Amino acid sequence: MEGSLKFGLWFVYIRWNSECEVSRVRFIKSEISGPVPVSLSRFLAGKAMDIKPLTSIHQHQEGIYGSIYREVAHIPYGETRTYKEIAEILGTGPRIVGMAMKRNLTPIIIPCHRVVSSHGIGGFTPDITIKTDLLNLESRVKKTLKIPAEQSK
DNA sequence: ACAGGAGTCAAAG
DNA sequence: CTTTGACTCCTGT
Repeated sequence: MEGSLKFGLWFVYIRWNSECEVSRVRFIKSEISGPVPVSLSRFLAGKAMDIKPLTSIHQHQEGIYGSIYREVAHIPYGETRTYKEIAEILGTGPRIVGMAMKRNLTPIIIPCHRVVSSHGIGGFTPDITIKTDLLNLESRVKKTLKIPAEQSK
């Protein structure tokens, strides 16, 4: 199944199967009509902090890339990690992490927007504004949608 | 075998 | 502040 959904100046295209496994997510300029998983539309509308039960094909991928995608998938909503941090956990180099993000076929499902550079935001394809928009959305939602007794750390 | 990347850090201009 | 170079580890040719 496939379809798209408006998000800011872009449309988010998604293709997935009956197992809720996502094989492609892409940011495009014009709409492609078709259904979109409810959890994705709720996520992008700021009404949910996860995209369960959706999973990405990348999560069962083997090799260093698969490890990177699994690690990135565990970054909590509203938080960020640097390329370096991910690299150190897995005993590889930061540039490999960047490369894995660039070749991520399922952004959002694998939250590559939560991986930033040590100095600043880092990169994003096709447009850096998508990354900033997603991060802004998450920090805003995290505050409003999750007020209860959480604190400490 | 070799070039290069959604990075990082230190040193120099 | 910006630029440059060395370093790193993996991928595509």
